Amino acid sequence: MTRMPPPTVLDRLLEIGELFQHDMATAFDGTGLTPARVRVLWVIRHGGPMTQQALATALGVSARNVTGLVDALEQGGHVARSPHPTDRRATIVSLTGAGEQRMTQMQSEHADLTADLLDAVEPADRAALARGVDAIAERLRALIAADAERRTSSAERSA
Amino acid sequence: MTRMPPPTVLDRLLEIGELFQHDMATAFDGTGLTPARVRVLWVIRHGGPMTQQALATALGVSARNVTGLVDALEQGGHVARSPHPTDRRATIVSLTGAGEQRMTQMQSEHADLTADLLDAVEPADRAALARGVDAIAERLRALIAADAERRTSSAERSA
DNA sequence: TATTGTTATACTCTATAACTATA
DNA sequence: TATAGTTATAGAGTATAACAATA
Repeated sequence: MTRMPPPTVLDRLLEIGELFQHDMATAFDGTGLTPARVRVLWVIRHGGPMTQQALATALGVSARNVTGLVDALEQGGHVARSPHPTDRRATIVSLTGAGEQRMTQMQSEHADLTADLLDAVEPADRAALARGVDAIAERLRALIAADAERRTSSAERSA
Repeated sequence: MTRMPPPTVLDRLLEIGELFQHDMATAFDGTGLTPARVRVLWVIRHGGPMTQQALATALGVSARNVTGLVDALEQGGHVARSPHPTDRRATIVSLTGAGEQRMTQMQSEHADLTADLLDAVEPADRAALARGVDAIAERLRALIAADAERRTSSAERSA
């Protein structure tokens, strides 16, 4: 049994990530929405109507996965499928009126939460906090990209 | 299609949470480990050998879920089940030698990552960053607790 | 020949409910 | 009567592989 060390900044960041997830997962009860489905809605909200292939790339998941997510969102009335104007293989997914409305509401709730949480930080600490999380996010992105690169080239060597 | 607003501190925290998850999920290829299983290992590592019931409480998941996770970890040789000395209903789950070894390695990798990421932050910003994330984590915990409270009492009213 | 989306199949995480053995 | 763990069942998210229609 190992002694629990005092939490570091990183431990706190991990905890915050888990708390956010928990908050997300419990917030959608009865709406037919789930974290994965809401991610789809955010991508369309920000990127506009797009093919399922584009959704798969933007979300970093398989095409098969997108089929299932869009099926559920379509059945729930949040998105609609329409034929691509020129490519008859492709399907365009767009938000319905109800979907747009829901996203507007979620965006406003997100803004409220942002304001509430930032309000808990000492005003004098806010600028440094913003710089700090930016730096950490950037470094983490770089580490993951390097890791993916390493993984890819080692896969190529073995092929 | 909505204009993408500049990322706030909260957006960055969400992004960091997702990056950590991604990092976790890809780090276990070929080990038979998954994020959920590793969470079990961390709880035992910090809390010592315990019953599955205690694990379920510590993890915040159902007893059924623990059965499955422990099954997989046992099969992978990371943990062992043993009878409770006095309560013949209960099972004690403890780390095997291999499990301990794996956790020591993961703990060291976690420490390296912590040092690496913190190193990316300007030294003058570090104290404010630590205070800021502490404050945000505390506020978020309070919000979620209040939400759970509200949910519970409304469930009681309808019962 | 390559790409888009679907069907087929499988694995992980999660939950509730029913059941067994014990307390 | 209550608790610990399991079996039964189900739903969500994810993946790969095979396939049809189209480019």
